[in-house]
Amino acid sequence: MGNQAQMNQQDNPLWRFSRRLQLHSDLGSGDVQAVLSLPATPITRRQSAYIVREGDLVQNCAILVSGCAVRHRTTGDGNRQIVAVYLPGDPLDLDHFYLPLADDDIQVARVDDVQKFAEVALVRHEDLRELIESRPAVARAMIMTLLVDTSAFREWVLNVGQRDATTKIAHILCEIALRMEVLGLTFDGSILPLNQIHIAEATGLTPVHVNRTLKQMQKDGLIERKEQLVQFPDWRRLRIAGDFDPHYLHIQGLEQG
Amino acid sequence: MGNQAQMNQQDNPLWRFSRRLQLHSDLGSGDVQAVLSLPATPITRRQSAYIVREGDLVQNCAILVSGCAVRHRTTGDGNRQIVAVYLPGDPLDLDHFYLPLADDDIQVARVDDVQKFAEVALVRHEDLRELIESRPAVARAMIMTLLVDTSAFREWVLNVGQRDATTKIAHILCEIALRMEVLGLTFDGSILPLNQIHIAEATGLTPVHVNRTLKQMQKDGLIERKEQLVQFPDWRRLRIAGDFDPHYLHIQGLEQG
DNA sequence: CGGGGCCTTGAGGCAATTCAAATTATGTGG
DNA sequence: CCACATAATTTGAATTGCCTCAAGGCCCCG
Repeated sequence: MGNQAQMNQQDNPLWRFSRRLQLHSDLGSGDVQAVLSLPATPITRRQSAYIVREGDLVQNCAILVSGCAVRHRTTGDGNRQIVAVYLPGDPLDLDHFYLPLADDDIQVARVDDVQKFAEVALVRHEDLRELIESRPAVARAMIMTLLVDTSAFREWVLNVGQRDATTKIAHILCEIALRMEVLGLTFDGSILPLNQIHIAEATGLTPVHVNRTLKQMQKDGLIERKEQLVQFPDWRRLRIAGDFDPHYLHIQGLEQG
Repeated sequence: MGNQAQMNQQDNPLWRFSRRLQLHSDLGSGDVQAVLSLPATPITRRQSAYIVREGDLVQNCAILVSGCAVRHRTTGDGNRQIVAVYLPGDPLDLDHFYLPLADDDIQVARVDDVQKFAEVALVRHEDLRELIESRPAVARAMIMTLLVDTSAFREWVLNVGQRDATTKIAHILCEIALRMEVLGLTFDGSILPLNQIHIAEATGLTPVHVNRTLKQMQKDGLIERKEQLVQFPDWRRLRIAGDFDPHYLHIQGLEQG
C-alpha cells in the first residue's frame, strides 16, 4: 500500500514541483500533501508554442511537468534574450501571482521525444491564494523559490556581461546540468534541452559563434557530443572553465559537486 | 499642525521608502504609518564602503536614505558586474529577509556632496516580520517591490546581452532618470549618481569605451555635460536611443514619459 | 524525396578591448 | 592655501573576439 501510494504520488503532475519547493525550504508532509492536492489543469504545448506572452494579464500559475521552457525578452529591433531556462518541476511564473501583467514571453524550448509535446499544469491564482493563506510554510517556500530565481537572474547578468564565450557556455551547461541532477532528471548522458540557437540567445552570442565555441570545447575535451547527446567527461574541469560556483542557486544540502 | 506633522513625516528616514512601496501597490494610511513607525537604526557609510558583502548572514534589512548604492557580483578572475543601482528610498536587500545568505556585494556608489557619506536605515528582520504579519497590504507591497526589482534584473540581462554600447548606456540613463523623477529626486539638472566606471560595470563595457561612447552621445546631442552634471536636452530622443520602455518597472499610474 | 530545422564552415569586417600614458578633478595634510 | 596623492576622465594606437554575410550539409518528417 505504501508502495502504491508512492507510485500515485510520482504520477501526480505536481510531484516534481513539490520537490522543487523543498530544494530551498523545508515542508511538512501536510504541506506537501496540500501542494499535491492543488487543483491543476493539465495542458500540452508543441515545440516553440508560447505559454505566456508579454502583455498577458495572467490568471493562472503555470508549472512545467515535462519538456523544457525558456523565458525571454526582446529588444525594439527584435533581438531575443533568454533570461531563464525552466525544467520539469519548475514553476514558470509564480511572479505573476503578485504581478499578473507579464513582461516576458515564456515558450516551449523542447518537447518530449515520443509524445511531441511539453506538459504544463495550470493552477488558478485563486486556488494558489487559498493554499498559501492556509499553509504559511508553502507561502514561504514559494517566495524563496522566487528569490532563488532572482539570484539566478543576477548571475545571468554577470555571465552575459563579463565572461568570454567559452566561459559563458560552460557556465550555462553547468547550471542546467546541476539543476537537472538535483531534480532527478539525470543530465549526464541525457539530451541537452537546448539547441545551439537557444544557447546563443541565452548567452548573448550569435549561433555561429556558439557553434565554433562548442567545437573548440569539444576539441579541448571539455564536452563530448554524439548526435543530440552532450556529455561531460570531466565535470570538475567544466565547472572551472565555466567559473561555476553553485551557491547562487541556494540548494539545500549541497556542499560541493 | 497638519503642516508640522507633514514636515516631521518627510524628516522620517523611511519616508521615501514608504513612497517607493506605493509605486507598485496601494497602502492605507494606517499601513503607511506602520511603515514609518518601524524601529530603524540610522548608519552612515563613506564612499565605496560596503553595506553588505557576499557571504554575509544578514540580520537586518537596509534601506537607502541618501546617496546612491550599487549591487554587484564578481567573476572568479575579479571582473565586476553591477546588477542594480539603488536610489534614496530603495530597500537594498529585502530579499535577505527570506534568503539571509547574501550572494552579492552592496556598496556605496555616491555620497552626499556636503556630508560626505550615504545614509542607510537598518531594520531588524524581527521587526519586519512583525510588521508584515500585522499588515498584509505591506507584506504584499514588499513582495511586489521585490518582484519589480526582479523584472529589472531581467531587463538588465537583455540590456547587457543584446544591445550596443550607445543603447546600453542610454538605457541605463533612462532607467535612473525615470526612477529618480518618480521618487521626487529630479534627475535632470542634478548630478548623475554614477561615474563612468560604474556605468562600465553596469553595462559590461570597459571604462575606456564608455568614455568614448559618452563623448559621441554628447556630440550627437543625446546628452549634455557640465562637470559632474548630466542633462538630457531631448528626453524622447534619449528614450528611443536607449530602446527604453518603462513598463518593466511596473510603476503605477505611469502612462508615458 | 522534398522541405524545413538545425548544424557547420569560410572569409571579411567592425565594435569593443587592451595597453599605455597624459590630463584633469578631488581630497588631504602640512 | 599650496603641495602632494589619489581617483576619474580623456586620448591614441594596435589588437582581437565576436559578428555579419553567405552558402553548404545533415537529418528528420510528412
